[in-house]
Amino acid sequence: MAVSCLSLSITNLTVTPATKSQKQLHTKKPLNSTLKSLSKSGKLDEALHLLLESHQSRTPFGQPNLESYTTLLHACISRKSLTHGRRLYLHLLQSEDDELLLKSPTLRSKFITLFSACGQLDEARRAFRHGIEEMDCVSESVYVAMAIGFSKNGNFREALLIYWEMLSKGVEPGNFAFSVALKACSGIPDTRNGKAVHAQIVKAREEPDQVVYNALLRFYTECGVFDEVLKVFDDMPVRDVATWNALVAGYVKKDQVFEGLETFRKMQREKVGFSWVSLTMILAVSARLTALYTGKEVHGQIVKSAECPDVLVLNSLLDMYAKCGLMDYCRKVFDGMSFKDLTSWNTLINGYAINGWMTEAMTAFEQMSEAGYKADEVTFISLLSGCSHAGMTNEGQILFDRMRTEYGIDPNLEHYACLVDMLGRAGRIEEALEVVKKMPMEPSGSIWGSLLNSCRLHGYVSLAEIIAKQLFKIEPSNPGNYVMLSNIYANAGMWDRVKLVRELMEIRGIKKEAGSSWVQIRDRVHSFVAGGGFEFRNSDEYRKVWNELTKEMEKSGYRPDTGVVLHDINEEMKVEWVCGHSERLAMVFALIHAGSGLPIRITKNLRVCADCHTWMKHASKASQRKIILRDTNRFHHFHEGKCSCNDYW
DNA sequence: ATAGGGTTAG
Repeated sequence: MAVSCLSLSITNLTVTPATKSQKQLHTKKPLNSTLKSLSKSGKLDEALHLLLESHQSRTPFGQPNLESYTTLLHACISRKSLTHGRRLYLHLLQSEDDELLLKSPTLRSKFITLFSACGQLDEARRAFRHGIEEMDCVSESVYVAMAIGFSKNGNFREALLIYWEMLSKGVEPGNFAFSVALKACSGIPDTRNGKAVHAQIVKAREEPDQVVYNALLRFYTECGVFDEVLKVFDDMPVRDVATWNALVAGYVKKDQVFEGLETFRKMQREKVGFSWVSLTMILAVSARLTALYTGKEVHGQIVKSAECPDVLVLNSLLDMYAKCGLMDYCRKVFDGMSFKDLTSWNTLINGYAINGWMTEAMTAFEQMSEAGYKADEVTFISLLSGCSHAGMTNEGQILFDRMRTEYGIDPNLEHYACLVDMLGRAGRIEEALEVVKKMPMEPSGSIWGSLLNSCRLHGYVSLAEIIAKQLFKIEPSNPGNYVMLSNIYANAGMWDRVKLVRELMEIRGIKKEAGSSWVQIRDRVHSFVAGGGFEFRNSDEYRKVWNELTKEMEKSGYRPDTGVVLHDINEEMKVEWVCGHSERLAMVFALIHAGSGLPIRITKNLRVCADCHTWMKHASKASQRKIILRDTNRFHHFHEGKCSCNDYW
């Protein structure tokens, strides 16, 4: 009803002479307020028409003025309507109102904003340059609009150039200019320029505001100068939630996730509060740490909140549950989301895939298309690597082809890596090598690494040597590669070669990264380093649980396989050594401290070794616990002496 | 609407 009334009024206005009702409209609603109400209801066609007609005096209204143009332009920006904006711009250029465009920085800025918001940087640039050379002074706002346009489109270098151009014209930068310049420096990142901007901020007449300070924090985080992050943070007169969030982000970026968590807790203690951004980051941290308890706490905060949570925080909630191995929770949250985006679907699918639930992953993939979302390269990486781990080679190959033909996605290096891994794991190494030969890019270290792993799985020793040669060329100092080769020799009983690899590592000064595992008990994450934790291992409670466990496990047939040990020590010491692997320490600790019967979630910084994998299977049976072990490579759900990976990892 | 934050893979 309301819609038809409005459109009627416009037709009447433009064609027929004024009637009684229009006179009323005229007196009550002059041009600009009519434009405003039309814009508000999204009737841009009619608003534009009215403005152009008024300009030709074909309406009872007067001539459009600056306000008329900005009103309409404002509507174009909010609806990202490029077509209406273009027509308005051309109209201004062609009419005598051209002057308006040159004189009004507001109008010029808004056109720049509109064009760049619609991704039309060339047009934005033209609007920016139009007549600029003849002008004595261009307002800061015009430069800022242009710089923001570039920066929003990821064109940080050009954004910085605009900033410097502004300075060279003698325009004094204010806080708006500072924040966009810093944003550009963070995006590149460009330490030198950013520091220069920092110096200008210090010298500026205007006091830096909250946004500038926070942008500084982000800039120093992005270029890895963490000392400055702390310094700026300490010197700030006022700290808001975004400030604290920036500090958390700084710690996370530095891989100091515990400090990130601690900072978040400090925010609560100091009554700073939190925002969706804070919760999003903490959920991501919880996902990394498999800190289910912390993640659930945050979930509680989300539920308690009066506001409707945004899609990003829910996406990271999905990921947290997925990374903790709780796919039914993940699914429940997903189904309850009133607004989903591509990332939501990708997170769900990836969750199923990393947990080894490929039937569910494929079903979700189908549902995704039905719901009108188009799978992207991330979706396919999850699906392909899931197929690879699940041994679904044929399905994976079909997916790889569908990705190109149905979805028009050119496979990137990661997709090829999945394909190579898939074929290699299935023992089809020749085909895998064929893919490596034919693919359009240089094979990466990870591709040779996955081929080497395939050789390990299938006991191809001589091929492994050839591949290792390639691999060591690309990644000469990655200890994992040497460990893998050594394991291949050990499995084949070639102990002299094992020794050779060990010596090679010594000569090249390569040390195996210390294995560490962690497990969360209530609100605390406990971490263990391989061969460490002596105090704990000497405690009575440890010995008691360890001995009981070992006795049970020996009954069910567990015998240590010491081939995984790289060190040159006697057999007894080797057994001792594998017993000190970090995931076992974490497991015993959890058995002592976690609530009885609860599943145990352990996360490890390396790939789990073959002996620990066997050990965990027996341990799950002996202790009657579900164990969810997440290593760098994938998830292992141990239950009743079996692993979800079917020993295929 | 001339400015700031965060999520998925590898």
